[in-house]
Amino acid sequence: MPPTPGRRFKTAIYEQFARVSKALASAHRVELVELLAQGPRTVDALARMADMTLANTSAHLQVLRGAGLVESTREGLFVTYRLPDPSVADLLLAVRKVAEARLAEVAKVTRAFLAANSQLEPVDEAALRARVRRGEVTLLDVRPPEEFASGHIPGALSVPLPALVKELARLPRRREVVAYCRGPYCVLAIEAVKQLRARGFKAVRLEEGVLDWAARGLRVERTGA
Amino acid sequence: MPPTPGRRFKTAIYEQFARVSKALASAHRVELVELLAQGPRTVDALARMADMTLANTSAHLQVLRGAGLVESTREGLFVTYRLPDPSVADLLLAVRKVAEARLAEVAKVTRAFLAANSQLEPVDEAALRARVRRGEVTLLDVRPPEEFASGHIPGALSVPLPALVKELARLPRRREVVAYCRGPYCVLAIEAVKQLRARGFKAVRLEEGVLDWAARGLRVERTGA
DNA sequence: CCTTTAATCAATAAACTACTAGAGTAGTCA
DNA sequence: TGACTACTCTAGTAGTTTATTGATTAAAGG
Repeated sequence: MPPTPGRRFKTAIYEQFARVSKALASAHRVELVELLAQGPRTVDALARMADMTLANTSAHLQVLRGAGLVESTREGLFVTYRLPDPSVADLLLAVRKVAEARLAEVAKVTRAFLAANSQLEPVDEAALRARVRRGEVTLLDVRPPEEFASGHIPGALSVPLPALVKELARLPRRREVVAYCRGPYCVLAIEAVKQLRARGFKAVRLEEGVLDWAARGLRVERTGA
Repeated sequence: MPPTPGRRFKTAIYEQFARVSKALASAHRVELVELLAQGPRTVDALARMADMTLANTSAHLQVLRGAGLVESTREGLFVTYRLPDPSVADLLLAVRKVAEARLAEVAKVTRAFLAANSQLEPVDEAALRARVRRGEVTLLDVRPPEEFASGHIPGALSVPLPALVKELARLPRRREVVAYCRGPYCVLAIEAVKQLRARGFKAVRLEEGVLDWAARGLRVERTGA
């Protein structure tokens, strides 16, 4: 039997929804979107950060663009990709939330990794805010400087992980250090805390990243253009 | 070169996220989740509502269950599927929002269908609430009665579309009628408004469904168990 | 003009996915 | 017990997606 007009309409709409989900239906593409949520990037920077070949990265970015999840502009030799609007970041957070709620494996994998790296006590966000305001803790953003520039937690210092050791001298020894990076599954802050502790600092990790911070309606600071 | 432990961890996590997205990466599965967001259903009810074969519906439901997006219990002959928690409905809304923001085609398809059905003026939600409270409009929930039971907008009357014509006598002629169903892309209310108008009622459609209503933090009424 | 670098395209093989038809299982009821 | 209903599983086919390779295009600079 032929489909009714109502069925035709439904199918068309659901296909559009599926198209969006399909775009995030690959681990590589999720990673690319997560990276782009921290700020715009060139294809080649993304390829290096995600440990993928250039051609493969380009191909995946085009799938994402086809679904409207990213947009791109050419600037000289480079093509820069970015998220077109905040709803894409919200979608990423929604996926993460479902994954956390429903897939025991996420928790299992996380715990296994954190244990292997003797990583402890993710910090409570509400308590932190008060302590940062009172100057009791040093808040470090250990992501690359461009990501800091395109949005960071107010009061944070930009100390990219590779520069951490050199910058140590400038940090007050007594004060506790809180480090954060892209979010609960980003490894930069984990590594930073490990290094800080090895050098005698009292250091903990903030689980949340800027994305989570913003999603709670909290203010985000921006530098430069 | 061998992957670092950090890379291994990232890949494992992103694969879990992708698994969730993958579950919604098919028009059929999106439809099933949307139906389940209105309340629990048996496989066979879902198959009929989504115009799919029983075997195919069962297969898709199992993909969804594998990703943790639905859960099922057997009750006698019937297996009932349901959404395990509200984060799944939130995910659906996030997908819809991105699709609306990014895919011009959604808007195009919608407008085409609504025009073909001479459907007009989706109603403003804030204004509606006040008018319902003052008794100026009759608010109709035209979904099947089980969906009404598992959650509806406060003050709404359950008048399933197939029963609409019979129930007309009980509606005050003078008062404007507002009909809603599952959400902006559900066709039940569109059809209801068409029938009401053909019989001389002043009728408009409320775009939002119960899901959207709840997502705004507004109260939802529940009947029975 | 030729070279270099960034990105994309084209072609392929391997790996998945969707759907159907038909067989099989679990539970109900006479 | 046997007939029946709701659902799941199996196998097979068709179609889609993925990563890789090497070729190609686009811009910048000597």
